[in-house]
Amino acid sequence: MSRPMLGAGFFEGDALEVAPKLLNKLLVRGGLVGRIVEVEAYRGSEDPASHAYRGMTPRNATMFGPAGRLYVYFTYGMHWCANVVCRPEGIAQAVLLRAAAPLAGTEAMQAARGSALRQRDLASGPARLCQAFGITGADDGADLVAVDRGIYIADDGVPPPDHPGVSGRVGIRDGVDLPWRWWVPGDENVSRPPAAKRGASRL
DNA sequence: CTTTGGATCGTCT
DNA sequence: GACGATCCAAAGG
Repeated sequence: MSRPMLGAGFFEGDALEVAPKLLNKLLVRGGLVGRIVEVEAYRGSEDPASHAYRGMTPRNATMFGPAGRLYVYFTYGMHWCANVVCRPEGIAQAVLLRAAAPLAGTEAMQAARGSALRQRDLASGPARLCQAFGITGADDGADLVAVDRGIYIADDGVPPPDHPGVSGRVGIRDGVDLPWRWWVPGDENVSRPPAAKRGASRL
């Protein structure tokens, strides 16, 4: 099976366009491989929920850099989260990687995640995904095209869903109504399944 | 299954 | 000094 690595062109574009394109792509680091099944778009100066809404700071500087870099930030005093930067230098937009389906290296992911876990909990959340792939602040600014820190994104031929799930973003205060979260319908690794509707527990 | 509260610290005001 | 782009364990139905 071939797994072409994605080039710089793939990552350049509005976050609203790049985010859903990343669904079903592969996140790769060494022997660790996961299929991206949930993402959110953050649109810098045009997005009150974005870390970059009020301009550049030391923390969010990577978001203002070139597309195809990884913006990694620390939050809640204990968690790392990873984003793919998707606009040219000077414009701060990025796509938060919220969940992945483990495909390879699952034993190492389990070890990295600690306590006994079901397969579907290994990377079902932005901080869990980083833990599973060993992504930390040391990886902030990593170049996904030059693969300077062993991390890249590949395409194994599985296209994004024709009709991805869409909702408001998770865990934010402002901009909650903007439908900028996408996921692969029916995938068990999605961090927060769509609000459980009465009598609609299955997909 | 759902809800609740605690952990824990870098960042920005 | 307040508050997170979160997670987990524990407790309740």
